Amino acid sequence: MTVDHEAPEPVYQQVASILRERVASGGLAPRRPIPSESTLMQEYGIARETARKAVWLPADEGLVFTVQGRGTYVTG
Amino acid sequence: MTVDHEAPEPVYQQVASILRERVASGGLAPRRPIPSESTLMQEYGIARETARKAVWLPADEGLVFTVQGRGTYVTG
DNA sequence: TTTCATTTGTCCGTATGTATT
DNA sequence: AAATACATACGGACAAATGAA
Repeated sequence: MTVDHEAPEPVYQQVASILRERVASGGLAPRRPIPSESTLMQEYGIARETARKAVWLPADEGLVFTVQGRGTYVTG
Repeated sequence: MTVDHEAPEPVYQQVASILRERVASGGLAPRRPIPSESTLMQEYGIARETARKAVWLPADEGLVFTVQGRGTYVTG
């Protein structure tokens, strides 16, 4: 899964969808960390702000939760 | 307190006034942080640019002060 | 205990595009 | 034309929390 910077859908929404799928498919398992912001930046070639926004959406949905200094985890 | 996008007064001035009141009322206490830019954006449904302008005004008045990397605080 | 790397939190400056007034 | 405002996106810096060395 990659990102299309030319697509009408914002990049952070595209990445958010990818994260949702990675959780749904079990690629990212409950109680396990999702990729860090730095990793997301590298994996998808995006800025940190974009990576953070991409995580906010699944977080608002209760799919993941964030702990400062540790990371973001899939809700168990 | 909410924002009226139809009002003649610019939104950033409205939010600035709200912040002044939250300080005056003690809702935002001395030496305590005010909401972050992101939080203001969410709380009032405004853009970052607008949130930052809204903070400038109370800052210029000496009501709050900003520390990069930490946040903006009510003057003690 | 101190130090260090990692990660998230926040702020700063800038830029492009759109829309409204 | 200019100011206001939104949305998106980039890059950088400093701060705070965590955990490991």
